[in-house]
Amino acid sequence: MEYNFREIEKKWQQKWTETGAYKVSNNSDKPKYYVLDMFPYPSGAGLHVGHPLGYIASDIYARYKRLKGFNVLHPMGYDAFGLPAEQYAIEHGVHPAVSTAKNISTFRSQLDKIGFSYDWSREVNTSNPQYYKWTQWIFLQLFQSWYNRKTAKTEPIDGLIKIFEQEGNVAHPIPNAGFQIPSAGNRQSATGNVFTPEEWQAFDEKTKQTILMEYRVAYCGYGEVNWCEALGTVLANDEVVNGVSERGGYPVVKKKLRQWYLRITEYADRLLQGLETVDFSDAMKEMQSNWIGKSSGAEIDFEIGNQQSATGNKLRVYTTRPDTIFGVDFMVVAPEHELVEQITTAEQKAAVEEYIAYVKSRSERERMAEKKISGVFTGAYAINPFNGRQIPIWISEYVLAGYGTGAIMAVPSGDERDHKFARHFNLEITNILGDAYNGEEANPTKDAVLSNSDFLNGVVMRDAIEIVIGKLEELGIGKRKVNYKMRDAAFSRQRYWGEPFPIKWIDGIAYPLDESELPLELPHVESYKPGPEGEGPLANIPEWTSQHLETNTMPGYAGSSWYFLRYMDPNNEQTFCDKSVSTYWNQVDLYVGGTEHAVGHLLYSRMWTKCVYDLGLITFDEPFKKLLNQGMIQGSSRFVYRVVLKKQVEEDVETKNQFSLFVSHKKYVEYKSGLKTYIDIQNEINAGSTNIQWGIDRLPSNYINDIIPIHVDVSIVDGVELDIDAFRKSKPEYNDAIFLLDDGSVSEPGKELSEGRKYICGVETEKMSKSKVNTVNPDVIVERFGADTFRMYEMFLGPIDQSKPWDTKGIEGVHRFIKKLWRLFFDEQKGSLVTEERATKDELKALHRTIKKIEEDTERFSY
RNA sequence: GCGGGUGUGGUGAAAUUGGUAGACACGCCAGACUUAGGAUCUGGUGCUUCACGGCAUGGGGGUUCGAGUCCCUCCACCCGCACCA
Repeated sequence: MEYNFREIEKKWQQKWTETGAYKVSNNSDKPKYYVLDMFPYPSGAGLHVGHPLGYIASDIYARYKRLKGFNVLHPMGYDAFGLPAEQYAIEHGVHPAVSTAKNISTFRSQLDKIGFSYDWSREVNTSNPQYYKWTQWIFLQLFQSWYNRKTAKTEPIDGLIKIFEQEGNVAHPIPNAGFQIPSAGNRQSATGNVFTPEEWQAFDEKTKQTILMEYRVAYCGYGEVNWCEALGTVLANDEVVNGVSERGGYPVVKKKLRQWYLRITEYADRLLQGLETVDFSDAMKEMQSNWIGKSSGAEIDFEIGNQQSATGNKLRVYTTRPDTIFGVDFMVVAPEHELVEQITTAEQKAAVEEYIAYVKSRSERERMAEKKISGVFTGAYAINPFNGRQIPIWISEYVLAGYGTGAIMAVPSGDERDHKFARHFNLEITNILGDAYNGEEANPTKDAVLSNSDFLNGVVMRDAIEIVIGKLEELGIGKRKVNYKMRDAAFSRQRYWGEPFPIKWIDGIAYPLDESELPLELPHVESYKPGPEGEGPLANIPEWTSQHLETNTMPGYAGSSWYFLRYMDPNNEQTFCDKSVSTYWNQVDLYVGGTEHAVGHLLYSRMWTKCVYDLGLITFDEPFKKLLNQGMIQGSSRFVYRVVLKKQVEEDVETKNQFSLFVSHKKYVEYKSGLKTYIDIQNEINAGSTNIQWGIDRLPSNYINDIIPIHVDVSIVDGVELDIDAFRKSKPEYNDAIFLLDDGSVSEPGKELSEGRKYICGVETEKMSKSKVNTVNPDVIVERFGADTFRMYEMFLGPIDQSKPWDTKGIEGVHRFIKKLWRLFFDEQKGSLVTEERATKDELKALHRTIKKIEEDTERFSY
């Protein structure tokens, strides 16, 4: 009896379905265990072999826990809202709901083949109205809540209204303890924040609502987006390349648009503290805490002007190093800073405006990644409050408007970036570090003894921090300040395929829909084109706008911020998840997914969990007890190298060579050495040789050959050997491809390579993606080797938490191993070898040793 | 640029606590069985050397009796950087 995986797997998978083997109940005497995968976005490309890596690991663990006597919740679903479906709709006119449903059914059939033990009766789909009804409902809870700093809790907004009615909003003597503006300070109240109860009562509804909006956990404000006028739409950073849109290459500028936000900054400290209670890797905790970026320092106000005349303006900077105040040689302000226009002098106006225009075209990512130092002097000076020194104020893109106050005091002797800036623009560098500064590079130490620092001379920097803050507060020109790098989370998209906001706008006031009106279903649209003035497609629908409904939709992470709760009680129509049920299942015991979600999804779901916990809807405030990050399975891309002929048009000073692409040959060489041979031959021919090889022609002198790598579908490459015939057939433009090999042999249509000669492809490790034609479909593997081989091979590929490129070669070894295992129990001639005989001592020993080893290995990556 | 990670034979990797580097596989080589096969079994296989031996864990430096493992530094690649999900 042969190992017939097709029959075996079909039989058991059928049996599991028929018997509901993995259906799990919310009532059980057994201890509970919750094993969760990060659910996939059902992309049109289907599942590739990278997806199941984590799923297989968690499935093994779920099965293991069942055998260990636990009641195991192990569900799966789909994160089904998102941009790709909308793009597809724009390009192909297929409704996202249709393409999404199709993609989901593909994913499902792919998952089924791999033999997972999911309880499919609990499947969720974030784009299903029955699901997003509750996403909208939770949004309403957030909208109707505020973060009370006194109790450090999310509380119903009614409580705040009551406070306003009874006590008003009078500044509390202790900073940050009262009811002042809770946000970081960049969203100042239009109405002022201080009012008495009587004044509150007197405010009109709109004023009241405007004030309340500044406290709501989900609130509406204004924020900058990448705006592409030509496309009439907002673009993701990903879609902006070198300041122009990826699609079409149109200019992209920053534009302020009305946006919804989640006030996640209020939860920063709790998100940090919570990390101590969960079992995440140190790297993951570090990423999250770096993202939150808590720092303490001071805000300092600098007078603007010069010693003779002050302008009356103040420049507020945030610094973690107030001790270095005597080393401030210049100030740098974000180009977007509101003061820039006012303080720029007439002489500098043109230069500043030109620079601002340049910065406007750059994405934040580009600005941060820029190595080149750039900036412009505004012509204005700030005055050092301690010694009256005049400090030039510059603008530069390395200072971001959104962080701190959007302005920094630059201390070149103590900060490397400031040092480079000073060097580049030939600015003065004051040494406040004595011997600790070598004149060549900045020293960011806190342990040096200060010099050139007036009253701080001789003080160790670390101690000077407190002294300066004390002095600043005494003089009323600065104060201690805790700052977070994290910003409030933008929670709206000007798109179609997302959850509609259950909000109506009437006279500029946002009114929540009543719970009974949920779900607010996405209306059908004819076109997915953006609406007027950067609004989403919903703004094109009269029935929608006539009801004054919000035209933005929620972002992709809305549905995924709470889905782990819905799995517990997926069909409940009364509530998002019954409290008794969530109390039973409690936290996700083991959450498996990639590190790419470190600062997005994981922070948002932690925040939502804290919110619903505060509101008394669940009984735990961290969603994931333990997180296991599986590595990413990368694609192993294959390349052919096409020879291209370039005409040299000019020599660029910076890049040395600047060529414009002129013509493409039909010729492909093996990497590098092939091109070298190609060029060598050409040089010979150019020099007058008549030895014509490879069909190379004489070239004019200002032409040059180069190669460009072209992705080739991994399915037509065996290891690194290209199936040349299949390549020619893959695209019309490849039909007459000529391959030139290192050893001089040539393959052209009708003249094939000699036996044993193969074109060797280039290899690179990249993200697995359709466009790189390096995806491998698990179906193909399962069909050929079976699910068990596939699962075992993925686990065999390397440590679960490490990234590794997929390589189908090697799977044979695992397959053979399983066949060997099979033959321990089945003989081809004799059939089953299993008997009722008593096991020998040695056999029992082997059995128990195996059990022990499996148990240890299984636990090793989970506990 | 910033934050996180990774780097060991031809390939994927193992080495669980600072103690024999390369387990287990892929590939390759040789052989056995052969009604011949992409089946199964056996043996060999880091590099170098006829051999004795020497050299090897991205490069360089350090700590240690002893380093893949700890420290410093440099390099390469991967992930994230807020509208991809």
